[in-house]
Amino acid sequence: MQNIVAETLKRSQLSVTDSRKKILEYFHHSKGALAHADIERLSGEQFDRVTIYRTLQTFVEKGIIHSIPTSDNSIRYALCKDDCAEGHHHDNHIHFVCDVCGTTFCLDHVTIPNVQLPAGFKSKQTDVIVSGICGKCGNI
Amino acid sequence: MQNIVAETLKRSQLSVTDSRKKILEYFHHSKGALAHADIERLSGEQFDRVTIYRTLQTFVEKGIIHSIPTSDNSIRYALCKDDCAEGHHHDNHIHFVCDVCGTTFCLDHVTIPNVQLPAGFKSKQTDVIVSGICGKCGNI
DNA sequence: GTAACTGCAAAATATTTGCATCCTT
DNA sequence: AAGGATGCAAATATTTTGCAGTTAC
Repeated sequence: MQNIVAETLKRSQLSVTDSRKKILEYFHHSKGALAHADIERLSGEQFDRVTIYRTLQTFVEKGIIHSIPTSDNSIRYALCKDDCAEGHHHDNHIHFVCDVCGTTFCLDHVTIPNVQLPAGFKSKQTDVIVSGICGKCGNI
Repeated sequence: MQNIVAETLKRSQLSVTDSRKKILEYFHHSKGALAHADIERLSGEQFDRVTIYRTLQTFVEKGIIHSIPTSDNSIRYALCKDDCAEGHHHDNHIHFVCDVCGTTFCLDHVTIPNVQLPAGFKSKQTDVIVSGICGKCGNI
């Protein structure tokens, strides 16, 4: 894990620091997407609030993570797939938000349906957010 | 317009007040979705910030408008269609955000493609946010 | 007249910025 | 050693809450 994380940082020409390693590890360990508050909680106040803001921003800029739009307006982030280059996200995958446990999943293996747009509209990116009940919560 | 607006408010059992009428009119007049800041600008500081927050919240609760998740994390709102009941939104339509002019459109006439979810996942609502270039900005 | 709504003040929360210090390379 | 990253302080911005006065019904 240490290696993957350090590798990722180096590939993006970022200094390998404690906070960046830890925060990136959280994303690798988490099955769902993380919000700023989640990281604060996970790190146990280990890092400054500001450092978390700046780290997340840097990661987004470098294409390591991407932000997920959610209807409840909390910003969540998740790891990008390998084909995300700096400034060019190709995260046309589907996000599923569970109404019960609040977990946000990236459904990488679900393909995005093609959308028919009105004449003159050009699509660059498509985000699909499905909300409902996830596999775990449905079995309780 | 006055009538439509007042009718809508009455149907939702809300008092017909100046701020509610005006704010609801903005939505009817606007071709795109509106953010809190847009309404503040449109109203020219006519209403208190707090009133706008509360009005938007009330409208969402009553199913008059719905919030649109956007990747840039600004909360936008748009009118619900008639089949939205209190607490039950059926806004499975597509939102298009223009990267150039920033306008958010509700593409009512585009049907949402069906999404294949992993086993055990149950979908309640599907939001599709397409970003790109709208018809107007593409012709400049 | 009464319940609901608004505006003001202020609290709570979230985000950004500047700068001195520390750490990675 | 040098540039970048962090932490702290503080400035801004955003959202929420309480309450008194006002308005719709």
